[in-house]
Amino acid sequence: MSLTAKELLTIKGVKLTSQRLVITDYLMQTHDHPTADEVLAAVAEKLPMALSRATVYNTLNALVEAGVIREVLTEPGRTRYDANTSEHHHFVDINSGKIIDIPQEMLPNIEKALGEKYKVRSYTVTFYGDLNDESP
Amino acid sequence: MSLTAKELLTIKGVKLTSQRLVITDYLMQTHDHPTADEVLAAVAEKLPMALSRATVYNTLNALVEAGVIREVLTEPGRTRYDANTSEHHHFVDINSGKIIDIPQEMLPNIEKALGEKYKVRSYTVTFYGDLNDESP
DNA sequence: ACCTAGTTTAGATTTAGTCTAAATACAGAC
DNA sequence: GTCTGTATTTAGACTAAATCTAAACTAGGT
Repeated sequence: MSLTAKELLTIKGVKLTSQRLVITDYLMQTHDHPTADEVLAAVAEKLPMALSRATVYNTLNALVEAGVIREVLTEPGRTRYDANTSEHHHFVDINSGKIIDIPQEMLPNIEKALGEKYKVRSYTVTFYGDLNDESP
Repeated sequence: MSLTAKELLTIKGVKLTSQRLVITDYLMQTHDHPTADEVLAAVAEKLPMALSRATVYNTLNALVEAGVIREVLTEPGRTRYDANTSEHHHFVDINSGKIIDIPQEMLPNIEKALGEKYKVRSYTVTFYGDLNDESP
């Protein structure tokens, strides 16, 4: 029983607009980790009116701010976005560039490793390697 | 018995130039994780001739390519550089932005966690939190 | 000293992202 | 339902990070 984009934005206190709904909906559907430009390209055609690049950036920043989506930093110079906000990490296939979500539960608990001096609020693990894609 | 910049570049097969030497030397000295612009600002005055921004980028890319330094991605839109190439991770103090190296040994071995499907070549953990700086 | 491939340079260019100020649309009050 | 104030959207200008270009230079082998 997953939430709709509309429900999610309402819960998170983000004012509804058709642009925000369609961007949020797109990010919730895809398992890619698109850049702002990829969001713009994917979403523009789904709206009756023109969609400005500035709106895409405004919206993505607002959604990050509200905790609806997360930024993903895996490569220099481009920010990617992920609607999966559960604590999880990323695996980057160094051959294809494909980015795959790795759930928290797959890792040992490393949060506590740093102890006293470093009060860890959050952490992100990015793996780089070869995806052995012989599985459905 | 740490290597000099000259020795390190020679070992790694990077052709010596005064620009490369001074940039490498600077990165080896500092424990900051400077951006390209910070490298330029810090290093320009140490050279008798003008130092071009393009050279800083060329050099940093060449050094990453040769394994002399590493890129560090902790925040959107800017690439930082680290002359510590031993396997290690980063702690970002969310108050000051200060970035601290966390040695591999401080973490449980998470490399093997992903098993068969994901052949992990490397991984990086970025922690975000509060640095409790009551220690020398 | 010479040669040449690799490097550096200034400046133009590209790309990611932000800013501006005017037009527009949401949502609460009536 | 319509009014109204505030937040959002827009196109395009702008900024910042990084790359490209093509000419000048230099390291280092002969």
